[in-house]
Amino acid sequence: MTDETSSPSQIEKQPKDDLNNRVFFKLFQLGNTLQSKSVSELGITTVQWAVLGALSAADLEEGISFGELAEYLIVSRQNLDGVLKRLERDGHVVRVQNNIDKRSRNVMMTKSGATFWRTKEFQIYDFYRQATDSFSQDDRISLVHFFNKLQPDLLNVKLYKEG
Amino acid sequence: MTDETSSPSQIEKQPKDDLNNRVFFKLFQLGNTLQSKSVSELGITTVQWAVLGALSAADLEEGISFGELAEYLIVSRQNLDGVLKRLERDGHVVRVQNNIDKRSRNVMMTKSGATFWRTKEFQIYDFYRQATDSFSQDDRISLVHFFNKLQPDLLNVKLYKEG
DNA sequence: TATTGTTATACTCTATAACTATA
DNA sequence: TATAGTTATAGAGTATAACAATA
Repeated sequence: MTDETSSPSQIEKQPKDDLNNRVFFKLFQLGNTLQSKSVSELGITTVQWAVLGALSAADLEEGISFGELAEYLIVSRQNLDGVLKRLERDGHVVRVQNNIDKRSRNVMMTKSGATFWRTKEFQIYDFYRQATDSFSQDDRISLVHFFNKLQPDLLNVKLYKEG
Repeated sequence: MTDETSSPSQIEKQPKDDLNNRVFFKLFQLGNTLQSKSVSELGITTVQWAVLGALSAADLEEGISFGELAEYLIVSRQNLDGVLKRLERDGHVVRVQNNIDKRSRNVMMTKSGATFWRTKEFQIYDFYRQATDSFSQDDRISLVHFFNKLQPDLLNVKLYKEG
C-alpha cells in the first residue's frame, strides 16, 4: 500500500529551484498583468473573457452545459455560478434547462451577448498582437507547448501534509 | 504629432490570432491554477507568496521600501496596502518609518514571519518540482526567456479608445 | 446513493478616488 | 507642486459547506 501524496522532501535545495522560482514568479506577474490589462483595456475580467470566448466557440443555439464549462475553464461550480450571475445581470448569457437530464442546464450567449463579443473580438486580437509583438510564430507554438505541458502537472501538485 | 495609442485595427483576422488565443487562454488557466493550488497546498495566496519571497530575498534588517515592493510585484500601492495589512495581522511583516525620508516606510519580515517562510520554503521547492516535473533545465530557461519577453509588452498593451 | 447545480457565508483581492504628511 | 503612503468604498472573485432536485 503506497501513499498517493509525495514524501515531505525536506531535502536540500537543488540548482533547479532558483530557476523554478523565476518561472513561477514570472507566471504570477503575468497572471496579474493579464487580469488587470483585461479590465483596463477590454472592460471585462479574464474569467468573463474566458466564458464568453468558450460560448462563442460552442454551438450558439445549444450552448454548453454548466458542468462542462466549469471543467473546461477549471473553475469550481460554485464560483462559476457567481460569474454567470454577473454575466446574466449584464444580459450577456442565459441558462436554460436541459430537457433530457433535468438536473443539467445549458449556458449560452444571448443575442446582445453575441453582439457584445463581436465588438470585443477585434480588440482582443489587437490585444494579443501587441502583447506578443516580439514573438515569432515558432515562439508562439513553443509557448503553447510549454503551457500545455505545465498545466496538468501544476493541477496535480499535491504536497505531503501530516494528519 | 503621432498618436501614442494603436489604431483601431478593425482589420481582418490573421492566422496568428488563433494561436495567440490559445496562448492567452492557457495563460488564464495557468494563472488560476497557480492561485488555487497556492491556497490549497501552501495555505497562502500568490500575492502573499510573492511578498514574502521578495522580503526573504531582501536585506532582512533593512527590508524594502513600500514603493519599490509595489513596483517589483506590479501591484498598485492601494492594493499592496491591503495585502500588507493582512500579513501584518498574521504577524508575518511590519512596516517601519524611514528616518531619512519620513514619507517613506520600509517593509520587512518579522522573526515569526521569517520562521514561517522557512517552513514554507521546502514546500515551495517541492511544489515547483512537481509542477515542472516534465521540464528539462533547458525548458525552464526557455520558459523564463519567453516570460521575460512577454511581460513588458503585455504591460504596455494599450488599445485605441475613442473619446 | 451519486450527480448537477444552487445557496449561503466569509474572506481576499482589485479598481478608483480622495486624502494626509512630507519633500 | 510632486511624491509616498493611507483611507474609503464598491465590486469581483474565491474557498468551503450544506442543500434541493434529479438520476
